[in-house]
Amino acid sequence: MPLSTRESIIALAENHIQQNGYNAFSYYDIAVQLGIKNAAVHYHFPKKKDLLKGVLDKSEQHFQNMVELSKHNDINYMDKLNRFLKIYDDNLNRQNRVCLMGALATDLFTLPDHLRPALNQLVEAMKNWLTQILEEARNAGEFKFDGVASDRAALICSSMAGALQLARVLGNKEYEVIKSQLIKDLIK
Amino acid sequence: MPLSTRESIIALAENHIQQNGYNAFSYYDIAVQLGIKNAAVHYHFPKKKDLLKGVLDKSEQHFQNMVELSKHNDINYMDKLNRFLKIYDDNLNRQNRVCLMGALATDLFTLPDHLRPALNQLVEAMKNWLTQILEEARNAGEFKFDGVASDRAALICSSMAGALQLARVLGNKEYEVIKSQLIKDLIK
DNA sequence: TTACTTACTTACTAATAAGTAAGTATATTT
DNA sequence: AAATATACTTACTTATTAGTAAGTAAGTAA
Repeated sequence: MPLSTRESIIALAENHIQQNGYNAFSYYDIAVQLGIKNAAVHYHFPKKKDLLKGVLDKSEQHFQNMVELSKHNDINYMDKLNRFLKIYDDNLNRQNRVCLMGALATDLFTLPDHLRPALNQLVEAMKNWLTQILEEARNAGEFKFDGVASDRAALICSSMAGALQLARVLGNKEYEVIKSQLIKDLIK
Repeated sequence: MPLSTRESIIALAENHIQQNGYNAFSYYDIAVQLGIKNAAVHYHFPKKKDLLKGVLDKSEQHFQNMVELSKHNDINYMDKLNRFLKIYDDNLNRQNRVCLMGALATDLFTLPDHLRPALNQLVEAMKNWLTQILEEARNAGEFKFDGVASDRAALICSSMAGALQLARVLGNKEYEVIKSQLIKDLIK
């Protein structure tokens, strides 16, 4: 089914944020892409922060769903990990988008304070998803790593976020070598 | 000795970029901080891209010096590594700045094309510095890791960049757990 | 002492930004 | 059929931005 105007605005805003950051797109940019007027975007999201909240909420919902899905034991752990890593692969393939955390972290102090909990929850949800995969995979003897799973999850999240950024600057090969080292470190 | 106006402008611009990104500061912000007028900043750096070039050149010079310095064998390899990691520590301690690569990677596509080589060179210089340390430390038997040193350097660069960002969103503890895992992985 | 350079200030322009108030067409409810 | 809600458009305001042209005061060189 086609997206509603509201959903389209969120999708375009998310894309702009991950392409150029929160401060480098305007309501006009989105209006043009949808063939509507500036004020129509304000109708759906009165302030820019409302639009960001929309992006954040949609994204957190998505991660929460993935946490639920990853509780089922119908697929093996490497496939679950790859499902997580696919998010970064998709960003790389969509014209080298950086991840939402990476983009918004830089802009964080220019954002209204009350949006920080929303971003915090989003990143927690993402990290919890990966933590759960790592924990269970280690218990099942499929992955090996030292320390607590949430610390390893933090390392992988930050590495992948950085990998998308390094790929922009030095080329996509950097992304591949970083990703493959992270995987190797889990299965050796 | 005190900084010249030109040097002060570069220092402030660098700080703004690492605090909020390239698109979230204006010439006016810098002018106010220096107690001069808008146009005085334009006198030293006619276009904003000229100012960014100034920041990039200064930073690359700094990294090139570090590569030279790290060739001397007067200190041990863990100290050399810590000298590299200190850059990230300093950013964390200066009000949670992100690193220059991390900040500019997000803004990259909003920048004039001809500045990309300058950013590329900067990040190459930084990565080469770390690669050299890792290579020599492994040859000397002080560090242990699989694969080529430049790949491991890419992993560490991206992880540390991401760690500064994750620290902003989830808290500074994330930075410490990521950094300590990277070090542990080199000496075990 | 005259010419020239450096490092600015004053005073502007043009473009772009977020945001708003009021009006309109279409569909839905009462 | 009348009232109301939805999803916009038209037309605007205010603020901020990069950038410029012209002027000036202080130093340097010929």
